[in-house]
Amino acid sequence: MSRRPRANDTLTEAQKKIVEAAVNAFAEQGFAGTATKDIARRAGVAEATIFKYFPSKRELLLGVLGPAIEQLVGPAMTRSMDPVLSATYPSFEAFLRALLAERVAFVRAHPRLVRILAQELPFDAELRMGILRRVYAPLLAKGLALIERFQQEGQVVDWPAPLVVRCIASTFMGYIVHRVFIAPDAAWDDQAEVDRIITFLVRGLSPGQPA
Amino acid sequence: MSRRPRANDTLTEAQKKIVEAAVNAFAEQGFAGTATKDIARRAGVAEATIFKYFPSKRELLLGVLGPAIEQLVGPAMTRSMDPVLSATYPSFEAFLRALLAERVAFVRAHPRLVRILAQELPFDAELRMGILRRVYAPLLAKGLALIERFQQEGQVVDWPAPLVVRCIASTFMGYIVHRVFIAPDAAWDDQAEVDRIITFLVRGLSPGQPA
Amino acid sequence: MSRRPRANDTLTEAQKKIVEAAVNAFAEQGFAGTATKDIARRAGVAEATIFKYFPSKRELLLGVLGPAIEQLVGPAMTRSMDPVLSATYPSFEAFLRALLAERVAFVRAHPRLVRILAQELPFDAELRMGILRRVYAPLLAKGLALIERFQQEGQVVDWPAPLVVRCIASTFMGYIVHRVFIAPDAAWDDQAEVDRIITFLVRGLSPGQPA
Amino acid sequence: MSRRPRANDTLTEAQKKIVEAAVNAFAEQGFAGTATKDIARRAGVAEATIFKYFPSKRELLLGVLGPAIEQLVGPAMTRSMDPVLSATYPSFEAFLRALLAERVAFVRAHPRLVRILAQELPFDAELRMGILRRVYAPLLAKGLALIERFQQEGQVVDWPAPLVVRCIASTFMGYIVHRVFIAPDAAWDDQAEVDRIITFLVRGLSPGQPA
DNA sequence: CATGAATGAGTGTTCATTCAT
DNA sequence: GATGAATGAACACTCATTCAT
Repeated sequence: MSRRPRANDTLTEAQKKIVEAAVNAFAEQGFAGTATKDIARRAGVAEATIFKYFPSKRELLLGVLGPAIEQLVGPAMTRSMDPVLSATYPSFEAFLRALLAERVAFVRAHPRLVRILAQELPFDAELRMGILRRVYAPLLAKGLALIERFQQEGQVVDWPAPLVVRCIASTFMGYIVHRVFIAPDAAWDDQAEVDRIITFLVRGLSPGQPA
Repeated sequence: MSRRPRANDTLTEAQKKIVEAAVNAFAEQGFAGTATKDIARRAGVAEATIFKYFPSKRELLLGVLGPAIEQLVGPAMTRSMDPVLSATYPSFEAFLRALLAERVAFVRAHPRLVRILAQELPFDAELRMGILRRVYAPLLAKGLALIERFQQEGQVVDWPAPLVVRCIASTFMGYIVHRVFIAPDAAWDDQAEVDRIITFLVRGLSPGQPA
Repeated sequence: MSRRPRANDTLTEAQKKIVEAAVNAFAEQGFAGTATKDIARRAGVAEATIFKYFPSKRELLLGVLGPAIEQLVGPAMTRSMDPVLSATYPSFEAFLRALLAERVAFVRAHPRLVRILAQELPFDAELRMGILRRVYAPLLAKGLALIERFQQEGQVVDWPAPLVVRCIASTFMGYIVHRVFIAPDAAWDDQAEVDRIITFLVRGLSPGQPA
Repeated sequence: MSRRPRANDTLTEAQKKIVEAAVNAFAEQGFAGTATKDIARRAGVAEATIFKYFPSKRELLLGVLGPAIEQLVGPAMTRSMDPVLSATYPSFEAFLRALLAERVAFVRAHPRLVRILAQELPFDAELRMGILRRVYAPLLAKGLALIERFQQEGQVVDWPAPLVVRCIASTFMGYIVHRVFIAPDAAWDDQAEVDRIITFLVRGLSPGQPA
């Protein structure tokens, strides 16, 4: 009766509260800086309850990030990229616009998970490997393929594809980090901002005169 | 022979080893993830010796970062920027080139300190405020002024200066992070890489046709 | 069988053992001279268990003395004194006799707590203030009122009441300290001893010829 | 030239400052509650300097109290008592008066040493034994002999001499402790106070009617 | 004579984790 | 299913003490 492997229905009420509390605590204080006691307090459960569901603090971190990586990040990316890849985008600009919109949406949907991921990545080799294998590598591969297609079509300057990807990624990350984490409360004219960023990328990466 | 009471010669041998060990440990494991005992072991001194010189673990962090921020980062930036600001750079491109070279040099000189700073900034409000006031704000001000000058000269597109600064900063950081932290061992053709990044920025931020 | 949620039954077994061990350790070695590890060893629990119930060593001291001061000392004194005050004692002598009996009984019931109190009072301003406000002041007030009544009745010499109180207190304390702490194992003829102490006080404080 | 073994002339300047600092620190915080670092700071010397003169913290305590016990307490008492004993005091009252004056004078001359002694006695068996053998026992012996003489002369009630001594000691200590330690700043009419305390003792210990 | 530098052994306290109920 | 009780190991930090200079 308790075995209904529906997606997030197997989660107890307590389990959900624990995950929610852990996300907040890890995002605010970092993994090492967060005590399980604090998570328990935030979740309103006993400390022991945490260990009922997550065999260790580390497993709690992975259990918190895992779904966000595999179910949300991974598939989400695939889902969002696949059509991107298969669909023949009318132009490089349209592709950039779609990609940025999708990335912004993802970070806005899970800002604390993204924050935790970014904060713990430097300290956690396993996490790093996981992300590398399950997110970074496939994403990069698809990105490279796309860029090369646009290059063949003469829409993008003929630089090494990884460099082009890095230019795009840097610009997008700079915008997103500022928009979501650094100055989320500022008055942003998102439409104008996005327009210009896209323009910046399109111009910067246009074939133009031979570099 | 033991009487050379000069500036940074007042530091005990042990003191230097402690700072060095702390830098490594904090860079690798983060502040919260590093035990003072571990620092002591790395430095080859007793744990108590650490507290002879640094009243607390936190003071050790600040004592490690402080000089790097105030003496190296802050002034260094001022020093490196002031000529940039006053000197009439022949072109926007020359300015970008000089700035990138200087930023890369700084990060290469203190990669672990930069790493620690980036890692602890999200968790340490005081550190954040310090950086904001002593590094970020003045640097941003100078950057904005510069950009506006280039805009008046018609070398840079007439977008909000903060946006332009962010485009530059994002691109530079993307390059530096990759070059120094993510793939330092890869075979880089730095000259070509830098040339293209500068080109990317110049083109992307050129006045061009009205956006 | 494990559900007897009565007053002092809420205390865990370990909690009781900790308090008992702390009382012994503090009485023998003083507060500053006692390590929490020693208390843990005496109580047969882990050191961490102490801090489950008492957030700090100091709170353990207060938690140990508190009940002895508020529930036992304070009220006990009030209880024992109120009837004394209201009841018309047949004589000053009868009053002294009752008071001494009551004081001796109290110290005998809690010799180690009294000892700890006396030992830590000089070092602990907060404790001192607490005792002053909750024990010393009210007790002194009642004592003074009583003495004044006996003076009006012509049973006690017409000296400043505080002086009279001090003579009584000094004599009682001298007896009790010797009897309970210094030479508890000596062969005492308590009855004779008490008789003479009371006689000493009655004679010494009798109106007599004008002083 | 530095070897003039005159009494307290052998003491270095630093040595004196250390002793003075230790007396203050021990009196205020107790022996266990005082760090040698604190003593060094108060004395204005390096911590190591303390250990040049006193092989251990404990020896410092003894070195501080020793002179006060042997040179001041012990001999002083003997000196002050011998005449008392040999001289035929005109009366019991005159004896009490002389004794109290001498005791008050001593405590006023060395209040912090007396305080330290009282505070550490419960924790320090060796100290206790020393005091017992060198101060308490001889003093008690003399006191008993004196009391017995006064009893034979019919000036003092025929109770066990130890009891009589305790009555005197308790009363004196009660007065001194209040006068010197508890309320030293209060406005005291010392003459009247002393007169009454003496009267209290003389009356209380007078042979009177058979007890 | 005096000290700055250094430390091993502890200090009170917190940690993630276990387990009987 | 959830917890209160308990803990060994680790934590940052302090202690009295040593020693070369």
